[in-house]
Amino acid sequence: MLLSKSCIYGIRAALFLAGQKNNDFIPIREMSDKLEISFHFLTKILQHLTAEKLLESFKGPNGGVKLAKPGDQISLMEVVVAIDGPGLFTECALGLPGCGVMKPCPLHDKWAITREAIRDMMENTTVTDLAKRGKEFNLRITADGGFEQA
Amino acid sequence: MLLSKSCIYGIRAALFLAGQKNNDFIPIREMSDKLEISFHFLTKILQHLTAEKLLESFKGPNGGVKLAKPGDQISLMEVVVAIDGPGLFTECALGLPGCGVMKPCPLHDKWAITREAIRDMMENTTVTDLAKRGKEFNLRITADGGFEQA
DNA sequence: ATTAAATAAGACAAAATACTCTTAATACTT
DNA sequence: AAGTATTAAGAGTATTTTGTCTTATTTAAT
Repeated sequence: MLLSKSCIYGIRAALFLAGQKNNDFIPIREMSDKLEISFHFLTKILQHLTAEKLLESFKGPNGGVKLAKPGDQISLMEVVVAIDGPGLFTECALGLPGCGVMKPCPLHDKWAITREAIRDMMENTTVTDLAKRGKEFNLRITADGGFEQA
Repeated sequence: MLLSKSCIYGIRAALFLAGQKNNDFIPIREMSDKLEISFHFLTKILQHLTAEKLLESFKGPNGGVKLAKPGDQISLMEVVVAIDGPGLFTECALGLPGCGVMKPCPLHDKWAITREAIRDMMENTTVTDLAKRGKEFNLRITADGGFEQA
Protein backbone atom coordinates (compact mmCIF):
# COMPACT_ATOMS: atom_id res chain seq x y z
CA MET A 1 0.00 0.00 0.00
CA LEU A 2 1.31 3.40 -0.94
CA LEU A 3 -0.12 5.36 1.98
CA SER A 4 -1.02 4.25 5.49
CA LYS A 5 -4.65 4.43 6.55
CA SER A 6 -3.80 7.24 8.93
CA CYS A 7 -2.36 9.16 6.03
CA ILE A 8 -5.41 8.58 3.85
CA TYR A 9 -7.68 9.76 6.65
CA GLY A 10 -5.52 12.82 7.11
CA ILE A 11 -5.68 13.65 3.42
CA ARG A 12 -9.44 13.24 3.27
CA ALA A 13 -9.77 15.49 6.29
CA ALA A 14 -7.50 18.11 4.72
CA LEU A 15 -9.59 18.03 1.54
CA PHE A 16 -12.70 18.44 3.59
CA LEU A 17 -11.27 21.50 5.29
CA ALA A 18 -9.97 22.92 2.02
CA GLY A 19 -13.47 22.58 0.60
CA GLN A 20 -15.05 24.83 3.26
CA LYS A 21 -16.38 28.24 2.16
CA ASN A 22 -14.47 30.15 4.79
CA ASN A 23 -11.67 28.87 6.93
CA ASP A 24 -13.57 28.62 10.22
CA PHE A 25 -12.87 26.07 12.91
CA ILE A 26 -14.75 22.86 12.17
CA PRO A 27 -15.46 20.43 15.01
CA ILE A 28 -13.73 17.10 14.58
CA ARG A 29 -17.00 15.39 15.44
CA GLU A 30 -18.60 16.90 12.37
CA MET A 31 -15.73 15.77 10.20
CA SER A 32 -15.66 12.27 11.61
CA ASP A 33 -19.40 11.95 11.01
CA LYS A 34 -19.31 13.20 7.46
CA LEU A 35 -16.11 11.43 6.49
CA GLU A 36 -17.20 8.22 8.21
CA ILE A 37 -14.01 7.93 10.21
CA SER A 38 -13.85 6.99 13.90
CA PHE A 39 -13.93 10.18 15.92
CA HIS A 40 -11.14 9.27 18.32
CA PHE A 41 -8.87 7.95 15.63
CA LEU A 42 -9.38 10.97 13.43
CA THR A 43 -8.78 13.19 16.46
CA LYS A 44 -5.39 11.63 17.00
CA ILE A 45 -4.42 12.12 13.38
CA LEU A 46 -5.56 15.73 13.37
CA GLN A 47 -3.73 16.39 16.62
CA HIS A 48 -0.65 15.19 14.86
CA LEU A 49 -1.27 17.44 11.84
CA THR A 50 -1.76 20.30 14.30
CA ALA A 51 1.55 19.52 15.96
CA GLU A 52 3.09 19.52 12.48
CA LYS A 53 1.69 23.04 11.92
CA LEU A 54 -0.50 22.06 9.01
CA LEU A 55 -3.65 22.65 11.04
CA GLU A 56 -4.65 24.97 13.83
CA SER A 57 -6.96 23.85 16.59
CA PHE A 58 -9.12 25.60 19.12
CA LYS A 59 -10.75 24.13 22.20
CA GLY A 60 -14.17 24.73 23.64
CA PRO A 61 -17.49 25.70 22.07
CA ASN A 62 -17.13 26.87 18.45
CA GLY A 63 -13.75 25.21 18.49
CA GLY A 64 -12.38 22.66 16.07
CA VAL A 65 -9.62 22.54 13.51
CA LYS A 66 -8.85 24.51 10.37
CA LEU A 67 -6.05 24.79 7.86
CA ALA A 68 -3.08 26.68 9.25
CA LYS A 69 -2.46 28.35 5.89
CA PRO A 70 -4.36 28.76 2.63
CA GLY A 71 -5.14 25.41 1.04
CA ASP A 72 -3.43 26.39 -2.19
CA GLN A 73 -0.21 26.54 -0.20
CA ILE A 74 -0.56 23.03 1.23
CA SER A 75 0.62 20.29 -1.08
CA LEU A 76 -0.44 16.71 -0.87
CA MET A 77 3.18 15.89 -0.24
CA GLU A 78 3.26 18.00 2.92
CA VAL A 79 0.36 16.05 4.35
CA VAL A 80 1.90 12.72 3.42
CA VAL A 81 5.28 13.63 4.87
CA ALA A 82 3.65 14.93 8.05
CA ILE A 83 1.91 11.61 8.67
CA ASP A 84 3.87 8.85 6.96
CA GLY A 85 7.22 10.59 7.02
CA PRO A 86 9.46 11.30 4.02
CA GLY A 87 10.35 7.66 3.34
CA LEU A 88 8.24 7.30 0.23
CA PHE A 89 10.16 10.12 -1.42
CA THR A 90 13.63 9.25 -0.25
CA GLU A 91 13.99 5.58 0.48
CA CYS A 92 15.24 2.65 -1.53
CA ALA A 93 12.48 0.49 -2.97
CA LEU A 94 14.31 -2.55 -1.63
CA GLY A 95 14.70 -1.00 1.81
CA LEU A 96 18.48 -1.06 1.72
CA PRO A 97 19.93 1.54 4.08
CA GLY A 98 21.91 4.31 2.46
CA CYS A 99 20.93 3.30 -1.06
CA GLY A 100 21.84 6.15 -3.40
CA VAL A 101 24.09 7.09 -6.27
CA MET A 102 27.17 6.12 -4.25
CA LYS A 103 25.93 2.73 -3.11
CA PRO A 104 22.94 1.89 -5.30
CA CYS A 105 20.86 -1.27 -5.39
CA PRO A 106 20.03 -2.78 -8.79
CA LEU A 107 16.66 -1.07 -8.80
CA HIS A 108 17.95 2.30 -7.69
CA ASP A 109 18.04 4.16 -11.01
CA LYS A 110 14.63 3.05 -12.20
CA TRP A 111 13.01 3.56 -8.85
CA ALA A 112 14.57 7.02 -8.47
CA ILE A 113 12.78 8.06 -11.66
CA THR A 114 9.46 6.61 -10.60
CA ARG A 115 9.83 8.03 -7.12
CA GLU A 116 10.34 11.48 -8.62
CA ALA A 117 7.15 11.05 -10.62
CA ILE A 118 5.27 10.37 -7.40
CA ARG A 119 6.93 13.30 -5.69
CA ASP A 120 6.22 15.61 -8.62
CA MET A 121 2.59 14.69 -8.63
CA MET A 122 2.22 15.17 -4.90
CA GLU A 123 4.29 18.33 -4.71
CA ASN A 124 2.33 19.96 -7.51
CA THR A 125 -1.07 19.04 -6.19
CA THR A 126 -2.52 21.22 -3.45
CA VAL A 127 -5.40 20.34 -1.20
CA THR A 128 -7.33 23.23 -2.75
CA ASP A 129 -6.75 21.76 -6.23
CA LEU A 130 -8.32 18.55 -5.10
CA ALA A 131 -11.12 20.20 -3.13
CA LYS A 132 -12.05 22.41 -6.11
CA ARG A 133 -12.11 19.45 -8.39
CA GLY A 134 -14.12 17.55 -5.82
CA LYS A 135 -16.73 20.30 -5.55
CA GLU A 136 -16.93 20.91 -9.27
CA PHE A 137 -17.69 17.33 -10.13
CA ASN A 138 -19.06 16.27 -6.75
CA LEU A 139 -16.34 13.66 -6.49
CA ARG A 140 -16.16 11.17 -3.68
CA ILE A 141 -14.36 11.82 -0.47
CA THR A 142 -16.16 9.02 1.38
CA ALA A 143 -17.02 5.46 0.39
CA ASP A 144 -20.58 6.34 -0.63
CA GLY A 145 -21.29 10.06 -0.71
CA GLY A 146 -20.19 12.85 -2.99
CA PHE A 147 -18.03 15.77 -2.01
CA GLU A 148 -20.82 18.12 -0.97
CA GLN A 149 -22.74 15.50 0.97
CA ALA A 150 -19.60 15.11 2.97
CA MET B 1 5.91 2.17 2.22
CA LEU B 2 5.53 1.06 -1.35
CA LEU B 3 6.29 -2.62 -0.85
CA SER B 4 5.89 -4.85 2.18
CA LYS B 5 8.98 -6.35 3.74
CA SER B 6 7.90 -9.77 2.58
CA CYS B 7 7.75 -8.43 -0.94
CA ILE B 8 11.18 -6.84 -0.72
CA TYR B 9 12.65 -10.09 0.58
CA GLY B 10 10.96 -11.97 -2.24
CA ILE B 11 12.38 -9.60 -4.84
CA ARG B 12 15.87 -9.80 -3.42
CA ALA B 13 15.63 -13.59 -3.45
CA ALA B 14 14.42 -13.57 -7.05
CA LEU B 15 17.35 -11.35 -8.05
CA PHE B 16 19.71 -13.71 -6.29
CA LEU B 17 18.33 -16.66 -8.23
CA ALA B 18 18.33 -14.73 -11.50
CA GLY B 19 22.02 -13.96 -10.92
CA GLN B 20 23.04 -17.62 -10.76
CA LYS B 21 25.17 -19.03 -13.60
CA ASN B 22 22.88 -21.95 -14.26
CA ASN B 23 19.39 -22.43 -13.00
CA ASP B 24 20.12 -25.14 -10.43
CA PHE B 25 18.23 -25.61 -7.20
CA ILE B 26 19.69 -23.38 -4.50
CA PRO B 27 19.12 -24.25 -0.84
CA ILE B 28 17.08 -21.62 1.00
CA ARG B 29 19.61 -21.77 3.82
CA GLU B 30 22.30 -20.54 1.48
CA MET B 31 20.08 -17.73 0.28
CA SER B 32 19.02 -16.70 3.77
CA ASP B 33 22.67 -16.61 4.87
CA LYS B 34 23.87 -14.56 1.95
CA LEU B 35 20.88 -12.25 1.80
CA GLU B 36 20.84 -11.83 5.58
CA ILE B 37 17.19 -12.73 5.90
CA SER B 38 15.76 -15.02 8.58
CA PHE B 39 15.73 -18.56 7.19
CA HIS B 40 12.25 -19.47 8.33
CA PHE B 41 10.71 -16.21 7.21
CA LEU B 42 12.35 -16.41 3.81
CA THR B 43 11.22 -20.01 3.54
CA LYS B 44 7.63 -18.97 4.02
CA ILE B 45 7.90 -16.29 1.36
CA LEU B 46 9.56 -18.63 -1.12
CA GLN B 47 6.96 -21.30 -0.44
CA HIS B 48 4.41 -18.73 -1.42
CA LEU B 49 6.27 -17.82 -4.61
CA THR B 50 6.45 -21.52 -5.37
CA ALA B 51 2.69 -21.85 -4.90
CA GLU B 52 2.32 -18.89 -7.27
CA LYS B 53 4.38 -20.77 -9.88
CA LEU B 54 7.17 -18.24 -10.00
CA LEU B 55 9.59 -20.69 -8.39
CA GLU B 56 10.07 -24.43 -8.38
CA SER B 57 11.21 -26.26 -5.30
CA PHE B 58 12.76 -29.61 -4.63
CA LYS B 59 13.11 -31.41 -1.32
CA GLY B 60 15.98 -33.41 0.03
CA PRO B 61 19.72 -33.30 -0.57
CA ASN B 62 20.67 -31.09 -3.51
CA GLY B 63 17.21 -29.60 -3.22
CA GLY B 64 16.26 -25.96 -2.97
CA VAL B 65 14.43 -23.47 -5.13
CA LYS B 66 14.98 -22.08 -8.59
CA LEU B 67 13.16 -19.84 -11.03
CA ALA B 68 10.26 -21.61 -12.68
CA LYS B 69 10.96 -19.88 -15.99
CA PRO B 70 13.83 -17.86 -17.48
CA GLY B 71 14.49 -14.73 -15.47
CA ASP B 72 14.06 -12.51 -18.51
CA GLN B 73 10.46 -13.67 -18.56
CA ILE B 74 9.76 -12.72 -14.94
CA SER B 75 8.93 -9.08 -14.42
CA LEU B 76 9.28 -7.25 -11.16
CA MET B 77 5.56 -6.72 -11.30
CA GLU B 78 4.86 -10.44 -11.27
CA VAL B 79 6.82 -10.84 -8.07
CA VAL B 80 5.11 -7.86 -6.44
CA VAL B 81 1.65 -9.03 -7.43
CA ALA B 82 2.42 -12.55 -6.23
CA ILE B 83 3.32 -11.32 -2.76
CA ASP B 84 1.56 -8.01 -2.14
CA GLY B 85 -1.34 -8.57 -4.50
CA PRO B 86 -2.41 -6.31 -7.36
CA GLY B 87 -3.61 -3.45 -5.15
CA LEU B 88 -0.72 -1.13 -5.88
CA PHE B 89 -1.57 -1.23 -9.58
CA THR B 90 -5.32 -1.07 -9.32
CA GLU B 91 -6.46 0.61 -6.14
CA CYS B 92 -7.46 4.15 -5.31
CA ALA B 93 -4.77 6.13 -3.52
CA LEU B 94 -7.38 7.20 -0.98
CA GLY B 95 -8.59 3.63 -0.49
CA LEU B 96 -12.12 4.37 -1.66
CA PRO B 97 -13.82 1.19 -2.87
CA GLY B 98 -14.75 1.14 -6.53
CA CYS B 99 -12.87 4.32 -7.32
CA GLY B 100 -12.56 4.58 -11.08
CA VAL B 101 -13.62 6.63 -14.07
CA MET B 102 -17.28 6.14 -13.17
CA LYS B 103 -17.01 7.10 -9.51
CA PRO B 104 -13.64 8.81 -9.12
CA CYS B 105 -12.17 10.45 -6.05
CA PRO B 106 -10.55 13.87 -6.44
CA LEU B 107 -7.12 12.31 -6.74
CA HIS B 108 -8.14 9.62 -9.19
CA ASP B 109 -6.91 11.12 -12.46
CA LYS B 110 -3.54 12.17 -11.19
CA TRP B 111 -2.97 8.98 -9.28
CA ALA B 112 -4.01 6.87 -12.27
CA ILE B 113 -1.18 8.45 -14.26
CA THR B 114 1.39 7.97 -11.53
CA ARG B 115 0.19 4.44 -10.90
CA GLU B 116 0.71 3.62 -14.56
CA ALA B 117 4.26 4.97 -14.33
CA ILE B 118 4.92 2.55 -11.47
CA ARG B 119 3.31 -0.29 -13.38
CA ASP B 120 5.25 0.50 -16.54
CA MET B 121 8.50 0.51 -14.69
CA MET B 122 7.78 -2.79 -12.96
CA GLU B 123 6.29 -4.50 -15.97
CA ASN B 124 9.26 -3.59 -18.14
CA THR B 125 11.90 -4.61 -15.65
CA THR B 126 12.76 -8.28 -15.44
CA VAL B 127 14.63 -9.96 -12.64
CA THR B 128 17.37 -10.78 -15.13
CA ASP B 129 17.66 -7.09 -16.03
CA LEU B 130 18.28 -6.28 -12.41
CA ALA B 131 20.56 -9.24 -11.78
CA LYS B 132 22.69 -8.38 -14.83
CA ARG B 133 22.97 -4.81 -13.71
CA GLY B 134 23.76 -6.00 -10.21
CA LYS B 135 26.56 -8.25 -11.41
CA GLU B 136 28.00 -5.77 -13.84
CA PHE B 137 28.41 -3.04 -11.27
CA ASN B 138 28.48 -5.28 -8.19
CA LEU B 139 25.43 -3.50 -6.84
CA ARG B 140 24.01 -4.18 -3.44
CA ILE B 141 21.43 -6.82 -2.79
CA THR B 142 22.09 -6.85 0.97
CA ALA B 143 22.62 -4.09 3.49
CA ASP B 144 26.41 -4.34 3.35
CA GLY B 145 27.71 -6.62 0.65
CA GLY B 146 27.83 -6.33 -3.12
CA PHE B 147 25.98 -8.52 -5.55
CA GLU B 148 28.65 -11.16 -5.98
CA GLN B 149 29.46 -11.44 -2.30
CA ALA B 150 25.82 -12.31 -1.90
C1' DA C 1 17.40 -49.65 5.91
C1' DT C 2 19.49 -45.71 7.95
C1' DT C 3 20.93 -41.25 8.04
C1' DA C 4 21.31 -36.66 6.50
C1' DA C 5 19.74 -32.72 3.79
C1' DA C 6 16.44 -30.26 2.45
C1' DT C 7 11.40 -28.10 1.84
C1' DA C 8 6.34 -27.95 3.86
C1' DA C 9 3.31 -26.69 7.21
C1' DG C 10 1.60 -24.73 11.01
C1' DA C 11 1.76 -23.11 15.85
C1' DC C 12 3.57 -19.50 18.38
C1' DA C 13 5.64 -14.73 19.65
C1' DA C 14 6.79 -9.94 18.83
C1' DA C 15 6.17 -5.62 16.76
C1' DA C 16 3.71 -2.31 14.17
C1' DT C 17 -0.51 -0.38 12.86
C1' DA C 18 -5.21 0.60 13.52
C1' DC C 19 -8.76 1.60 16.48
C1' DT C 20 -11.37 2.54 21.21
C1' DC C 21 -12.11 4.50 25.56
C1' DT C 22 -11.44 7.41 29.56
C1' DT C 23 -9.89 11.43 31.74
C1' DA C 24 -7.98 16.06 31.65
C1' DA C 25 -7.70 20.70 30.00
C1' DT C 26 -9.69 24.70 27.81
C1' DA C 27 -13.05 28.04 26.54
C1' DC C 28 -17.67 29.63 25.68
C1' DT C 29 -22.49 30.49 27.53
C1' DT C 30 -25.69 31.41 30.88
C1' DA D 1 -19.71 30.11 39.25
C1' DA D 2 -21.68 26.18 36.78
C1' DG D 3 -22.48 23.68 32.86
C1' DT D 4 -21.41 22.39 28.27
C1' DA D 5 -18.72 21.81 24.09
C1' DT D 6 -14.77 21.00 22.46
C1' DT D 7 -9.60 19.44 21.77
C1' DA D 8 -5.43 16.99 24.28
C1' DA D 9 -3.37 13.17 26.07
C1' DG D 10 -2.65 8.74 27.07
C1' DA D 11 -4.00 4.04 28.37
C1' DG D 12 -5.90 0.11 26.53
C1' DT D 13 -7.50 -3.32 22.76
C1' DA D 14 -7.60 -5.55 18.13
C1' DT D 15 -5.68 -6.67 13.88
C1' DT D 16 -2.08 -7.22 10.67
C1' DT D 17 2.56 -7.90 9.64
C1' DT D 18 6.82 -9.72 10.78
C1' DG D 19 9.56 -13.09 12.68
C1' DT D 20 10.63 -17.70 15.35
C1' DC D 21 10.28 -22.42 16.43
C1' DT D 22 8.92 -27.21 16.05
C1' DT D 23 7.48 -31.12 13.59
C1' DA D 24 6.45 -33.59 9.38
C1' DT D 25 7.63 -35.00 4.75
C1' DT D 26 10.49 -35.91 0.83
C1' DT D 27 14.76 -37.33 -1.39
C1' DA D 28 19.57 -38.66 -1.88
C1' DA D 29 23.62 -41.03 -0.34
C1' DT D 30 25.80 -44.59 2.13
